[in-house]
Amino acid sequence: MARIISTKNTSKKDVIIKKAAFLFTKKGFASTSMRQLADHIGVEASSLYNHIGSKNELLQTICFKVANDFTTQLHQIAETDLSFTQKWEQIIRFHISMMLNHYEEVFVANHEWKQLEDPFLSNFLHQRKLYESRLVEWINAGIQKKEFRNIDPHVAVLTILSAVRGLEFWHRHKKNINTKKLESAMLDHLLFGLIKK
Amino acid sequence: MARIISTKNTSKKDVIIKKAAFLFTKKGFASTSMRQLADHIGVEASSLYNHIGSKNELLQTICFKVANDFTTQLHQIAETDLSFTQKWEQIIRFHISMMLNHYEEVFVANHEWKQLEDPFLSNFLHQRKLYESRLVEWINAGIQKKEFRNIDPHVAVLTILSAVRGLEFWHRHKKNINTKKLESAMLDHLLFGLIKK
DNA sequence: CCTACCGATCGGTAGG
DNA sequence: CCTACCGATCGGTAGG
Repeated sequence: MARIISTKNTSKKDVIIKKAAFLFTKKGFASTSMRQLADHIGVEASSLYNHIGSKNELLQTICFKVANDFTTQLHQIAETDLSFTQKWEQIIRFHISMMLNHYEEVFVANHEWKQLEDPFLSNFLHQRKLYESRLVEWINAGIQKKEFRNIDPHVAVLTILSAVRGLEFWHRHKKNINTKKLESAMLDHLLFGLIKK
Repeated sequence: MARIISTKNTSKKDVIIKKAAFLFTKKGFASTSMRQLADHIGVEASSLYNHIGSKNELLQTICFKVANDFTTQLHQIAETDLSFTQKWEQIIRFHISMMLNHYEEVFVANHEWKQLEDPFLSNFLHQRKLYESRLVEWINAGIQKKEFRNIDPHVAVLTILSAVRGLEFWHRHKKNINTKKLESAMLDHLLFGLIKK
């Protein structure tokens, strides 16, 4: 008789997806069963199928929601006439805030996308590749404008994206560090390095 | 009648572990069945149990081999009288070379340790925590000796370790970049940053 | 090393 | 929303 609690802004499907992201983060997609998911929500496993199509659909929904958020933000920043240093600062800050405010969904998109099935897998990888290509262009443009040091653009993108992704460990450690301070500290390291001049 | 091929330096167990690391990297631990593993090796699933104890034991072996390699190297570098800049350079280079030369094992240790069961899970996390604490000390000491800028040491360790971990994407993209060049480029970014002075 | 097999659990459906 | 159930697959064992 238990019912999934939904509100005006949060459908029952949303509740299921949110809980799924939590469990997929904690135990992994493959190791999370629909029965466990149902238990955490308070219904029987079969009841979930009134709101969702399949277990795989849950993963697809999470992965593409995250991917679209990043793509949208990239395009918004690209349209501005900010310097490339400023564009990079904006996108790094966005990555950090996504990591801190939508931790579970981002974690699932980062770690469990492999479990997607075609055509979703191909689409996801394609979208990510386009995203990274655009970021490489931003590095190249910044080098040409003499904003950046003359570094390898692919390595730079890789280094920055990976560093920001590492915030998932931070989240796990549950350090109650000031968010703004963390953003500034990481940005500072990535832009200015470790070594004293 | 098929038999696992072993040599003087590579036991049958080693062959199984190597193939397991490959499959765990490609599909994840939970999504890899013992039957798939046996197929890739060329025997029946039940035959594997003549050489190994369980599926979980495979994961434990891989995770702790990697953890021990890193811990050993850390202690060796710690014993030298190198400057902290040089110590950091050494450990970053070691991380990069582990990533490039033992990709699959490192990947499994980085991504699938969650599937370990206690007491292995606790041990693994404890070992990792000690490792990171030592690295934080290296940053603090470098700041005191005026080698490093006055940055947040935890953020610095997180940033560096995460960036290096990102090399797994590089490996996946199969770019045939010069290894030494890649090492230098990433080291350069982490030590000196992006921005031109 | 294989054949034969076990109990447990999986994602999902039928029907109400 | 639940009960009852399906076929498939899982990790692992017995016995040779």
